[in-house]
Amino acid sequence: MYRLKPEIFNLNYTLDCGQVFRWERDGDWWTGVVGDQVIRVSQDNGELLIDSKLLPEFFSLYFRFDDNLPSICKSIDRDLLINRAIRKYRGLRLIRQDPWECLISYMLSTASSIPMIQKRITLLSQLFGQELEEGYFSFPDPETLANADLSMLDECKLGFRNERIKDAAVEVSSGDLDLDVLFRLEYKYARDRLMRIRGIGEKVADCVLLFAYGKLEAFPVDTHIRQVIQHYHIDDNFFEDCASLSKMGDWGRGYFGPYCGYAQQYLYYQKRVEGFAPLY
DNA sequence: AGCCAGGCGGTCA
DNA sequence: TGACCGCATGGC
Repeated sequence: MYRLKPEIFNLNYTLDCGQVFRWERDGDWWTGVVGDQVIRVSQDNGELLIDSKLLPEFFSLYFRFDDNLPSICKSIDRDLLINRAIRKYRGLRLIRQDPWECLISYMLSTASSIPMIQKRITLLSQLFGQELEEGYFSFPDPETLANADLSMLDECKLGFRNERIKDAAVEVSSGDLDLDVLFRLEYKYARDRLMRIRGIGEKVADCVLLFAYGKLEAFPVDTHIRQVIQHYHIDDNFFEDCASLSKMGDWGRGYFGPYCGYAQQYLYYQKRVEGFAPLY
């Protein structure tokens, strides 16, 4: 157990905002599985209390303390709506997730609520992962899922995503898809590559690129973001630029700029917590 | 019962 | 392209 004092950081917002599915809150403490580690973290007066054998350097990477948050928030601060979000949820940071786990997690997210996504990931880990400590399981390897029986995958309530998860696992474990290569690809090429996988469209690809690969110019357009854009129609050229979901993504990139991924996450969290609160 | 949830792929015009 | 539909599953 040790302490860490990050610059501008809010643990609750960061873990609760819906970007990551492997953390659960119990009072002041969060417990999460990251890789093969069960980690417990809480925050008191800005200071992190960390119960883990992992070093501070790990958490600096994981919680992206290297992101200059004031600078980023200043650059995306384009209107009243985002301005309210970045002030109210100050300290929310994106997370550097594991690409493989993030890829499967967001393939499981389609047309599902967050609790349902968490349930599927928990079941997958319980059935195919390693038990790290009482009740906590690692996320299964690509090889394990590639060799899994569809009937066993079925027990994880994957529904129509079943075969696609297995196919993706086969692609990764066979080396056909090299997840490390995507780090070095420019955003749009990495995105095109991900979208060649069955079950990955623009939205899921953007989530993986944003939450695992640190492509901050990704702007995932899900049902909440779509509703926010339609409700507030914050841009003058709204009707021309945002006719379809695909165009909403392009619009977000152009409107908020190279850090639009952060803008997306602030807007998403604000919408989930507050709904369509009026702007004054 | 019907609609929605961090969608996607196929089809048809 | 754009609109519609089916796809499991569970909560409301």
